[in-house]
Amino acid sequence: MNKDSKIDNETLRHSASHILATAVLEMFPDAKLGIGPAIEDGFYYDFLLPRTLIPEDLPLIEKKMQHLIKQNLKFEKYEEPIEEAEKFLHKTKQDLKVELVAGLKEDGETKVSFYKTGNFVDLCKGPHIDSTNKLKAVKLTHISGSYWRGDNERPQLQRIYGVAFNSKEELKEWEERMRESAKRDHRELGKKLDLFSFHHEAPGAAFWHPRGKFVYDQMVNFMKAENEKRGYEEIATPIVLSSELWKQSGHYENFKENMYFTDFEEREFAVKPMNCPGGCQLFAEKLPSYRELPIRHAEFGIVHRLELSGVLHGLLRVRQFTQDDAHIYCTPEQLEDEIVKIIEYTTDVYKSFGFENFELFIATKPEKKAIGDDTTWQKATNALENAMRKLKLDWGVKEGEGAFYGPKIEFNVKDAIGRNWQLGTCQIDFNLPERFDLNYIGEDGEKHRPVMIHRAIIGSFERFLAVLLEHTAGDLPLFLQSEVARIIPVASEFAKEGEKIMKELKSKGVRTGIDLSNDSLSKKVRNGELMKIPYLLVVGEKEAKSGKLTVRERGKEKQETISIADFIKNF
RNA sequence: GCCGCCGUAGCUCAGUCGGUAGAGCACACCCAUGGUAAGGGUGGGGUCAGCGGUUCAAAUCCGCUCGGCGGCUCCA
Repeated sequence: MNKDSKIDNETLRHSASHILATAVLEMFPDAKLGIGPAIEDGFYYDFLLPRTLIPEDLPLIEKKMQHLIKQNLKFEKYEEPIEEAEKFLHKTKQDLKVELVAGLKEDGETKVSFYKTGNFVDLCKGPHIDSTNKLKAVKLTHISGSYWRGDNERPQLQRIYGVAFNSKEELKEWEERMRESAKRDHRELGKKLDLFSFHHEAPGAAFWHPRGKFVYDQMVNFMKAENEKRGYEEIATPIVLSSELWKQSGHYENFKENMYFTDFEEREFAVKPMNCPGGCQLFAEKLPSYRELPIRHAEFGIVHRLELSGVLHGLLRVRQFTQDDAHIYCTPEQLEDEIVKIIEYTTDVYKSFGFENFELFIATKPEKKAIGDDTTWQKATNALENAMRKLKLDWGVKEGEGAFYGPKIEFNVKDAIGRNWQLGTCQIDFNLPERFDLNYIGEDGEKHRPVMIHRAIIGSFERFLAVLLEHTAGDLPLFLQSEVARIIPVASEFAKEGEKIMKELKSKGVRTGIDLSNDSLSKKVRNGELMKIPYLLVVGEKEAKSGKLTVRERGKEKQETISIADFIKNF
């Protein structure tokens, strides 16, 4: 397709939001307009409305939009001195826009631009399409609440979301993508594959079924083995620790609202929301020599965070989870090298789980809440950048999104259908070594402050499994399958033969199950496929006589007849 | 937490205008003994999320609580 003939998506989508606002104003002349930007795939517009929207309003508004679009309205731009603009917006009672202009004025703007489409006029920087006839594929998707200017102290507006594309075909593709995403929903797959469940009694905490627990343990085992190879030592610290510790670490002050507390004998304890303070206690017990550094302490710690009820989402956002946490204490000179190792380690692990594409971001010093001076921050940020350069990696920057105690690398993976997920993190910490007075003895015989790195590769095993399920659509890699092969006797008469084969495969380390139900062969194959069992082995007269296996591979209808020995070679 | 929507059998869902519940799958039993994505029959299974209210009568209307979903805010 000729690129020039296509309108830049952002322009198109932002223009669609103006039409949405026009339609909403037709329906509610007193509506106050918030903002209406373009977003991925579409746009939204925020409104303050005289009544609450109901889902049935959406098609009505969409119809009005289509009507406007058909009129081939022009987008006309004009500029005004900012004072004139204020007057106009006051007169039209667009209070929210008045606030926006006041902000622009404070920033020193003297002129602002408006766009006029039919009778609709909106304060807007643009750019826009020239005419509504370019809006060929627009669809409203959902309604939600949203805080004005993202501030939860302020009243909520009603936000209408929509999508817009250059062509009907692209809209169809988007709809197909949505269907594909829904099919891969890890919450559904978790239920269908009998991996985990959630119950009213423990919102935000998973119940692991045998098949799910197997996957979970395999992931943990994998990381344990890798840690061992890469010079980590594993530790474990208590789950419930005195509030004193959390006050010392700063978590009490920053995250008290999101912690679970319990009182005992007039002493307050908290369930740990993270592992580091406990880890620091352990490190502080002895005063290591610089010769011992770096010290790499890994901990598969179960942590609890009292997340707000509205943010819980399957395994992706939970209140109880296990991190593949590690804390590395090193000298400033070792920092860069350690970061290099962590990046390599992280990307190696992602590849092992079948994630081929990833993106890295450096999150820098937050504007508001941050400790430590700029020089220290810059040094740490440089160390992160240098490590990336050494590995010839590209990275993006997330300005101001670092932790309050230091900059970090965020690892994102791209899944099979192109969605991005944030998983691992590598954070430099200036805070805890100070607060816990961590030291090592340097070459000079003096105490020195170690640099502390927090790193999690998997992140949380819960979240990682969610992403892996969405990525693979449930076709988990063999090493995570609790049942790699399932024997399906053609009839009950062959159950004995099937059990014999199962025993043999099991003895060779192939995790094998058998379907002894009275279901028909077809039904048993269907069930095996639905459970995403990698290999289905049908056993009947043929197999009993020849001693061979008829193998049906997951997702493939074609079967293969091979000897047991050959089959075992797959593993 | 906030805005909106939702909660009916183990699962997926139907249930009109208020008149105390249905289907398919799953499960149990029986028949059938099958060659690669649902063989047939019979049967059991529900305080309609919970509590309160309105009503002669509530799955249905109202309120509260709990939980889920879509967003917002948050994410050490």
